[in-house]
Amino acid sequence: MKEYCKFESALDILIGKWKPVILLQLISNGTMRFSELQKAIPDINKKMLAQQLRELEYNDIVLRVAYNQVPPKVEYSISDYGKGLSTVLQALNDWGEAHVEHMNELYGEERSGPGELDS
Amino acid sequence: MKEYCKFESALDILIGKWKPVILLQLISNGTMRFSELQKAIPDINKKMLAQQLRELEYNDIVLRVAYNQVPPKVEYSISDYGKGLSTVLQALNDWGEAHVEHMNELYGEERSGPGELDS
DNA sequence: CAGGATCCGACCTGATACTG
DNA sequence: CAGTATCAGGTCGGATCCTG
Repeated sequence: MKEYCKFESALDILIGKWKPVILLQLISNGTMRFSELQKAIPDINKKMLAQQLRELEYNDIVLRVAYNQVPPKVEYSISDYGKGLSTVLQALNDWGEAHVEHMNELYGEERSGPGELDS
Repeated sequence: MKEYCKFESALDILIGKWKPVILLQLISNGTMRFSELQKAIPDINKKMLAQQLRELEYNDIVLRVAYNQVPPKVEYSISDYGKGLSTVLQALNDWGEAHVEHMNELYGEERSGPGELDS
């Protein structure tokens, strides 16, 4: 196992188009139901939400508690272990904020990615 | 622009299969030539290396200096601005290291992703 | 030496429909 | 309500060949 695998492992937790957003929601609001997450993140669809939640659960970042009721109810929250991520998330967030400004200074308030810069 | 965009912007810099590795190399070794990076990261190919370097350059994380010589020579290094990332990278690395162990405790020394857990 | 261009396969994302 | 199944589209990674 090479050293930078650690790195990629760490990133694997965060990448996935929606994981940061989900984590943010869970960190801000504490425990949330599936439908609450859906409402909070309007652009996501069930499949993606369920999928990313499963991965986060597998990685022991979020806790999933299902109640066997007639109207099903499942609650998600950040696990104790997952809380250790908030430091990293915070660092990322702070840097990201500064970075957005930095990019604007460099390129004006345009797109944020290289996109097709090949004419 | 939603709040979590910052987040994604920050992550966009780091994601891409090879960016963390490249950054790590550049941080450890200072200035490096294209071919040195290739040697240091044997599994990457030219296209990927060039591509990821271009993106990092666009984001002002790495500096690219080309010398107009007969045998071309291009040197890459972390920009002053990019150095601000090392904090984040370090945090990520530390957490990632701990996480690998955590996963091993949970699942034994097996694969690190959920993969197909649907039987 | 340092890339650019092209093409292809794998994976990721998403819309829709169906289930307990 | 909380998902799963299926299918379609797009993006990403990589091999190979070509250029200055």
